[in-house]
Amino acid sequence: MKRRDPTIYQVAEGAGVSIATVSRVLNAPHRVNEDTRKKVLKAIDELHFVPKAEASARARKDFKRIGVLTPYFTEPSFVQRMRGISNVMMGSEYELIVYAVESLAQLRGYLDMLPISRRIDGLIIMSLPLRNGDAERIRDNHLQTILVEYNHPFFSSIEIDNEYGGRLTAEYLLGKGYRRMAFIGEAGEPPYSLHPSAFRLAGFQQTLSKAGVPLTEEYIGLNPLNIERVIEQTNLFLDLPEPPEAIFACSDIQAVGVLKAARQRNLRVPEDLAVMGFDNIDLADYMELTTVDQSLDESGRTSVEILMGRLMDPTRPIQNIKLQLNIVERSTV
Amino acid sequence: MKRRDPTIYQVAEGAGVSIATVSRVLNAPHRVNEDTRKKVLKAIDELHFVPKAEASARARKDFKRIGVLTPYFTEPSFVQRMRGISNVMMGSEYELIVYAVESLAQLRGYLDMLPISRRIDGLIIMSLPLRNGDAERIRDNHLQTILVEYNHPFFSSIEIDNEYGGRLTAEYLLGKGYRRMAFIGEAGEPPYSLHPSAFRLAGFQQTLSKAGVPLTEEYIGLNPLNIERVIEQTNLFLDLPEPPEAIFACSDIQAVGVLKAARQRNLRVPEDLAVMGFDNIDLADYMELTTVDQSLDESGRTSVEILMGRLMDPTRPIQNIKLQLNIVERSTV
DNA sequence: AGGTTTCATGAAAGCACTTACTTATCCAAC
DNA sequence: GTTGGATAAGTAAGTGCTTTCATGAAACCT
Repeated sequence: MKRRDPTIYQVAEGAGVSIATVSRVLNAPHRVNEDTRKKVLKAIDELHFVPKAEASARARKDFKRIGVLTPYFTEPSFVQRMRGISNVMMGSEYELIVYAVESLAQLRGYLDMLPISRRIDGLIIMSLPLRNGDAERIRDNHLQTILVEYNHPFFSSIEIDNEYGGRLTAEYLLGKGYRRMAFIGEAGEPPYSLHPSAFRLAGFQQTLSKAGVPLTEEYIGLNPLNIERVIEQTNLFLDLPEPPEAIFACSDIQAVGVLKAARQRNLRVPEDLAVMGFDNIDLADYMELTTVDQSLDESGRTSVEILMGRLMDPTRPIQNIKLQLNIVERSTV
Repeated sequence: MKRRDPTIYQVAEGAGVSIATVSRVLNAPHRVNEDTRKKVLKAIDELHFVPKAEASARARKDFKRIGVLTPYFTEPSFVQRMRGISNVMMGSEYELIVYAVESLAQLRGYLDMLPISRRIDGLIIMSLPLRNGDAERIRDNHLQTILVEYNHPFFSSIEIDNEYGGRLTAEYLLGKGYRRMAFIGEAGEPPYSLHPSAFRLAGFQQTLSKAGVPLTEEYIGLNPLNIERVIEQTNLFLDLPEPPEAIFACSDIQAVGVLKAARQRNLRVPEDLAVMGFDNIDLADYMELTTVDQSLDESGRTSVEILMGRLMDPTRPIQNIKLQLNIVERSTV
């Protein structure tokens, strides 16, 4: 004597609409008129309707889900890319799933599982290295993927030219008349993530060399990303017999450390010490930091757009985008 | 997109029978001739066929997914709560789905559909108002939910006492000897989100009154959350015949605006103008901002922990947690 | 006013199976 | 040699949903 569960047909009848509309209320509410939605909801509540998961799983050909695989999920620069991603995704009917990676094992785990377990339609991989095996598995399982700050022939990618960023900074600082400079970058980084520091340094150092003001060992400080260490490092620089007139920090966060150290020593910025950052996160604006803008929001936004494009039409060509880098002049140089 | 999995049709073709026979082999083997059954079984093995319904039936028990419904997804204070959430979730086998709400319609849409469409096991609702109908629907559909910065008798919640935060600040500032103070809060806020500004102001104003230093109209500035507006507002205060000695901004971000304005006017902080923030986001540390800490990371962390607890054992009692508030002394007061 | 977009909606075509209902096959019994 | 009754296998009609497409209405242009 099983009274059958209500189906969307009953709901549709109760609300005086078609089943398509009921389905839309459940899956894409923004596509249905507010009044209609209310009527449908009322009918649903009255009938205690519960969609049968199995039936929807069957009828559904995609999951309307995009995953973002990212390290340092909550670091400002990543958050800003996320903002770009989120902005475009919330306008669509895709759900955003965050896979935050905090260890190499976790990264491996995700890269193994995601393509196979088929819970998402598309994947955005941020600043994370991909091995050939991973790339093949992803491709073979037809998981649409885009790489941010990395590239691989199988996938679209969106990157910046870090070395050029270093060159740009060197030229800018040189142009401002600085000659004694120092660089603060990253080292001892966790093995699961990519680090642009070395490239930025290379470009910076090279350009400086060419200009006849070589950047020697003692003016290069590579530390784990940690404010305290940056402060120590800055102090080390400033205690040198010939302290630098300008410091290029390879990220805005590190530049903040430099600024903090300068403040502690009562140095005027930029008169006594010029400071350049890299990234142009919101913070840079608050702190009046002169920095290299790498369009983080834009990079996030574009990555989803490309991904969604391929989701709609898988024949679209693979794109490899290089984002532009611009110096934002504020008041620390 | 799961074009990959073999279907019953492929199996039928492989075994040279009709799909009905394959179906019977799976569901009623005794009704199928032994030889036919063997052939079908062989084809099934060769294709690694797994009836899809079974897979989803398994998946139907739970989805291993937790959703976070949040406004201002990328605002620092929300990011920091997210960090707490993400930290504990990534150690579990749950996926984190972000539902960023940017309009009232969107909020309504999510609130209507999430409990019904059964795509997640648990939901964390951040700083978002819940109407009775919503609460009922969520409860009736057995979607485990926890509220952050809001409360409702049906659910667990985790909050801070904003009014107390205002009192605390007033007492602190009073204790430091300040008498002429101003308040910068939020107004014109989007209707879909909650705003603690008014409560912080109430506590602040009340305590000040009691101490005999009433906070009058012209020392209260309520603006949309926007750095430029905060700068303007600060200038308005400072141009008053009796400018404030201390400004309490109801969020760290706004405090940064005050700091910026002070810098533009070449005021020394805290000598010429003291500044207090609220939240204690990472930024506060970078900027040496004295502020009220509301344990954002902790709040995120705890919320998932409680939620997951209930997911494992739904009989666990509802908890209503009040987080402590502490003043973090840095160098702007 | 005329034309173009956008929007909300319903009809209908799937989806991956299950389940009648039907037909084909075989063998024993009249 | 026909027939009845199993048995086996195929056909096609559901199943409860999602999604594409076409359409009419409302909103936006000139």
